[in-house]
Amino acid sequence: MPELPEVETTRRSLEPALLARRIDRVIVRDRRLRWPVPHELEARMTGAVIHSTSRRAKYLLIDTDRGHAIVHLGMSGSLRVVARDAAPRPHDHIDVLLDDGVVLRFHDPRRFGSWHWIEGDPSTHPLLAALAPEPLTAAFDAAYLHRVTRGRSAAIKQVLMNGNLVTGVGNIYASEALHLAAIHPRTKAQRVSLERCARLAHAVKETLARAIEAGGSTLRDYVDGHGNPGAAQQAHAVYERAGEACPRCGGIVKGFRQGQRSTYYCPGCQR
DNA sequence: CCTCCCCCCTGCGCGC
DNA sequence: TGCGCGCAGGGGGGAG
Repeated sequence: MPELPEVETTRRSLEPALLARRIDRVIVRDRRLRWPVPHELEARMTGAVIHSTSRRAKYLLIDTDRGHAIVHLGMSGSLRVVARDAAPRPHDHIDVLLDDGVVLRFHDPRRFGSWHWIEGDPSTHPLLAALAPEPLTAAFDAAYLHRVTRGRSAAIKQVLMNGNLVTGVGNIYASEALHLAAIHPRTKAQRVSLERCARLAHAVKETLARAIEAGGSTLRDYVDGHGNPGAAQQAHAVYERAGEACPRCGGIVKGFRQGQRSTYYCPGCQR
């Protein structure tokens, strides 16, 4: 389901319900996620006290006095807080029962999500160690983007979606950021100048920040931690808008397939 | 090392 | 109405 803005929105909406709560019990109904849920998860998490939540790329972290849960929502995952007597529905794979009667519930029909546990520094976890800088920090800037795109013949859109080069930008926001930066998605990454890298880095930040402000984007089955759909329902400029007029230049938005994913752009203003 | 392609999985909308 | 197909927000992994 989520790109970075949806994960961040989920994290923010869940955090008040989690802070200072002790974990009474963990129920795993289906361990068959992207990676099998570790068998020791229940024992490790039970009794832990949550002191914060955080996010790295599209991973949501639940930080406790005993270790960190590292949760990925994949394509269709969601985390919600529900009452203890709320009956589990299909695809509700994991429940974390808190000491005030609230349950943190992980739901993921496609099971592309994952749930790991690490004791010690979570940034050393194999899934997190090689990730690119956070896109909303100063470390992600024109110089960084220019440096990592040198010598790369892949299309700039593919590079935006490579988590070891740029994190948090998924299929929707890659198209949106390239539109905002007026760069054609098929441009070879190595041909994007420093000046255009500056525009693109800014566009990535702007696109993600706006989507976070809007409370998560318009995703067909996205809900925040309380089951509410993405608020403000921000309109995408190009994503899934083939045939419509570009809001900037009035050109007709086109869609095509790029590496098994759909890409949308405006041939009128993206070069 | 880089690029390309496949795959994991379920659900939904569409055309017939 | 039912069925088959294509597609959906991610990202690891292997072949070349």
